[in-house]
Amino acid sequence: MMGCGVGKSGKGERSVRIGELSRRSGVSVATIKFYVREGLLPPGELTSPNQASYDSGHERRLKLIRALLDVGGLSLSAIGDVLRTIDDPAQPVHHVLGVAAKRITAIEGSEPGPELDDAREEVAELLERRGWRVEARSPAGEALAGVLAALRRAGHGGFCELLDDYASAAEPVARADLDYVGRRVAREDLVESVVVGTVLGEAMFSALRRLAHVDASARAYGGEQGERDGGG
Amino acid sequence: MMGCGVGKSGKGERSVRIGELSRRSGVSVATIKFYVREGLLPPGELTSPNQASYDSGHERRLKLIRALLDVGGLSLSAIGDVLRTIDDPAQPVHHVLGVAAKRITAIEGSEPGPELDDAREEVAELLERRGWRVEARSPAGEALAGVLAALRRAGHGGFCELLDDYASAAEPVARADLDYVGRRVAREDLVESVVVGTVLGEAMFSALRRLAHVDASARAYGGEQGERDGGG
DNA sequence: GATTATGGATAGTGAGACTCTCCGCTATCC
DNA sequence: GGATAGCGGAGAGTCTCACTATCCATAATC
Repeated sequence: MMGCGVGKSGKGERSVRIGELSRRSGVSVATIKFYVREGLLPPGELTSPNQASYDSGHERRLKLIRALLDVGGLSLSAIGDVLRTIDDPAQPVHHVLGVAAKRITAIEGSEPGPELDDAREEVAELLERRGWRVEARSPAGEALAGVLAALRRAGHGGFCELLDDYASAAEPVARADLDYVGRRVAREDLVESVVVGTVLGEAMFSALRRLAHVDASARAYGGEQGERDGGG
Repeated sequence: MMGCGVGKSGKGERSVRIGELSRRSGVSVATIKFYVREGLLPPGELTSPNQASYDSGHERRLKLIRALLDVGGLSLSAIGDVLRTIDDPAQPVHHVLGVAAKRITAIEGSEPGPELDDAREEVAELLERRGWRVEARSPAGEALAGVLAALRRAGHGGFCELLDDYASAAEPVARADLDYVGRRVAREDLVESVVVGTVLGEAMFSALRRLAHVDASARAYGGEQGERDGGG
């Protein structure tokens, strides 16, 4: 496993040793070694029994790992899954999206109960209502049902009323994502875009939503003059 | 600290011992004890040196903790911060939103560099362009800058082109959130709604976005007949 | 009156993400 | 050609997090 698709470098490309790779990526040598041991990063090419060289593919991969870890909040094992899927040329692109998406949210099982059954029903109705061509029991559907059930259990079932407002906002975002991804040509780029878009796009929207909260809150409750509030 | 605002029970209300609280909430007795020790849950009212009773406020609080933990993905220490803010009647509501929001995203610092400065600039321009009344250096603004910088570093700076699409989607979502929150009357309810809305709303949008991805992908690449795909 | 549950305290666990140390070897500078 | 810094590889150690287990003396329940 591993080791495919990472370095499309020929032979004349600039290749470096681990210290320089560390400096360029901002990841400590010890951590790079650790990632290699864990199979997240392919080992460098040995030039002698204890000397290896790393190329720009390693650097890129390393930055991807850090982005998924720090910004996307994925676990290393989730990142491993995602990277293995990226590197497997046999995987269809929509499957990559599936793996990336599945590993984002924790929501494991979301313990069963009547709320969960109701929530599943509600998800099915939503999909019907909006004409989305998705199985209600798909991972994303289950995740949504889990959230709805949790809202109900926490005594905030009323929040589910916003489902359609949220869905209306999610549609154009998804279209924009697909459109962005569709502009890639090479499979490798495309597939990485899917992952980055899914994971970091989430963080991006999240930050924007909070900015919009602060703005909306300032408009609703704040002064009329252009005063600003750093609250969120 | 703690212990205020949780049980608005009078005296005639149904109060139970820890075993029953555990059964109702689905949280083990050992874990409930642990939460009490950690200050996340106020202790039960002692009826004798080693006997205490818990009311519906405890049950509600417990379910809130589990929702924030399991669905929202907050850490216990973040949950502690949030709960303390909820329980402090002196905290203005927008500050609660700030605390809830700040603790969602990890993004600590997002190591500095030219990308981060550029990203901050880009955030400021976005805010200007959209007329959002928010400080660019607010926590949410910094989070966004961190995401943009990470995208650039990962070699996917092109994704930043979607910023305005995302912002356009975030606006109505934020309005819907505020509108929902605004319908609450009691401070306690209001403040809890803010937290739940911020944290679980994020999970809800995330699931919807993924559902919309699957749908959009099916439309773009899938068959014309109503075939469905459970891929994401 | 035996069994089970309870409150409170201390200690232990297992996963996750590193970080440290050691080894014998290699590259590099003077 | 010798000192010194860096290297690859492996194992063990560390720190945080979210629990979980154990113990004890007392209380509730059958």
